[in-house]
Amino acid sequence: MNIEHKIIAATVAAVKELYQQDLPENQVNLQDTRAEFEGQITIVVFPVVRFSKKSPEATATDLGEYLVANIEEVTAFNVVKGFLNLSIADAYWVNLFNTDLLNPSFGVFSPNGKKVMVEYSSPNTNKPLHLGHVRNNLLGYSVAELLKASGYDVVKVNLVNDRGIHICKSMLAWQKWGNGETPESSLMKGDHLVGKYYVIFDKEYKKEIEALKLEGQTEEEAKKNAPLIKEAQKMLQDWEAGVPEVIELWKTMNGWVYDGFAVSYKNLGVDFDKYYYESNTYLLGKGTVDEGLEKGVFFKKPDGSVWIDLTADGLDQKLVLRADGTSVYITQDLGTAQMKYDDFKMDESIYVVGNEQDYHFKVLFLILEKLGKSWATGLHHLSYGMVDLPSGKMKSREGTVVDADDLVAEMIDTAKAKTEALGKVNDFDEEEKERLYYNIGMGALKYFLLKVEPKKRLLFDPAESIDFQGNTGPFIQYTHARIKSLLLKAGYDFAHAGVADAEITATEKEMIMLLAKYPNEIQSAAKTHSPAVLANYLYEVAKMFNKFYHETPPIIKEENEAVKKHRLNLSFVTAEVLKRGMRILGIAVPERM
RNA sequence: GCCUUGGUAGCUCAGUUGGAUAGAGCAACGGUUUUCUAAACCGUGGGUCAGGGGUUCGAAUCCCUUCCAGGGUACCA
Repeated sequence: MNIEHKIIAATVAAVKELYQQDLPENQVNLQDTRAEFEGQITIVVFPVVRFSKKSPEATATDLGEYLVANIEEVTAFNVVKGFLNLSIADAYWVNLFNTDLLNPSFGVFSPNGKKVMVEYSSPNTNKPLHLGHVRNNLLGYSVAELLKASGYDVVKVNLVNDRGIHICKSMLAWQKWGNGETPESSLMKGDHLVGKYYVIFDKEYKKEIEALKLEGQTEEEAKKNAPLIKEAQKMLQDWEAGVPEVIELWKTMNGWVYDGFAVSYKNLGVDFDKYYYESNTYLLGKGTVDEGLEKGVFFKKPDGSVWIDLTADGLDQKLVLRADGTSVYITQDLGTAQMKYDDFKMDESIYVVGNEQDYHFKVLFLILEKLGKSWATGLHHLSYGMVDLPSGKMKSREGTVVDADDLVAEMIDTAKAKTEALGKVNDFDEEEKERLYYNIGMGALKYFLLKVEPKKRLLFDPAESIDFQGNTGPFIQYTHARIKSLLLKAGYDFAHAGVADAEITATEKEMIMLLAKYPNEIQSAAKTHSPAVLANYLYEVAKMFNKFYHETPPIIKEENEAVKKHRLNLSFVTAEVLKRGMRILGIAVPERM
């Protein structure tokens, strides 16, 4: 039984004995003692006052005396207003460290027997990835790793939006103005090449609209009547009809895009267990619509369109099938959800999708629930905020986007420049240097994006480079490297280190307490689908270590063997926590930097 | 209009499910290196937690309301 449980149980017993009252366990409110007071664990006694019928101070004193008398580890207490601060024996913390934290399985969770699917990335194949996609990819990857770490069996999937009018726009523009250009001939990455034609389409389309407006059409009419859009729509119909030339072009251009994405994904360090393609799934869902009609969940309007009425749930009426029998977005998603469940029978499923689709997913999940799908309750939308620039929203068609590949390259360059300026790794060979620059640059980028709570919008200023100091990825990486250097110089070997029964300092005690929280941090980050929780925790750990490192005399020269061994063990565990935690964020920590 | 999410230091963000005097980083200023990596450490200044009201021993946190910003709003995805 850990000390927190002992304190809770003893407090309940104390209230029984002292006041003859039954105190519910959840009324025992524990928190870390603030640094300015003596002690490590604090009981907030206000909730107990109702039972003691005494002042907060008197109640706290009663409890303090009882706990010191009845719990061996509680050595002293002090009362500040309604707060009872308890001092826990150093021996307890040393023992906790030696038995729990030094155990190789510390913070490792055994399988919980549950399977979860994480769908993320889900790009369109008409343009390259930008910073918004980067946030999605890093979030999805990290949440998947987080769930793995907390015991889930995880399936990562990518639902690629590879069809539709927007794809046809790129295709059409290439056909008209491409002159047979290919990634090879242009030396452009395939996704960028296709994106270029998407932009060209938009430009030409806008010209046509302007021309039609000069002829007296309204904006709306012009948008509908422009020859280009009509051609694109025709192309989409041809695609659906399976016209060979269109299919051929589609395959070719999508192939270029996939080659490009593969490079971007590799740079971002993300991967998938399975890809779904909308070209295979866009017709799904009609069976589900029939099912809904049979069950009376959906209804048909006179024109033949199919709807669901969600007004009783505070939402609107929602179209699920057009009058002409064709699908809308939600039709596909209903069908795809069913297919994914049939494929994997997962207990939970997480959709990593921007908050612009909050309403869509609310509706989707509600419909599946109403259809009586037992698995519907396991569906979650991990909604994240948009990445904005100081100028506002990023818009692909207007070219105000931060390109993912460019950004990665810039980050690596910056890492290189900063590392070279410090001159600590001049003995590395080229390959080691490249790897280090990559790890540091990506560490900075990933941490920057992941430390922010997913649901909050994120501001990125291209003019201001991402920091490498303070609350950043490189700071944590540096702390890890620093520890590794120390351990190396000390000739430390965990396998033969053994435990040490040593006196500990106040900072060491704080570190043990902080490190001991690691398993809880993993669980709560996983539960809330928030890598930010973990990121901020790892920063605390790194900061604490640097404080410890700085205020402690050189450990290698420490003459008291037990103290030395303990400090090296403490450093080792810190490095392990940083390494494993960062790994979950998708960030590698170097041995040297 | 309606629904929804945000608003915390000059800037970027935390805030442990309602607890003590609201914390970090960056930027600014000052200090620390003959000692294990200074991408570090220590210190100073900086706050109407958007405004107002309420709930209670106690509110950045819960409720109501106003303002500001983002997103959505029935046949785009």
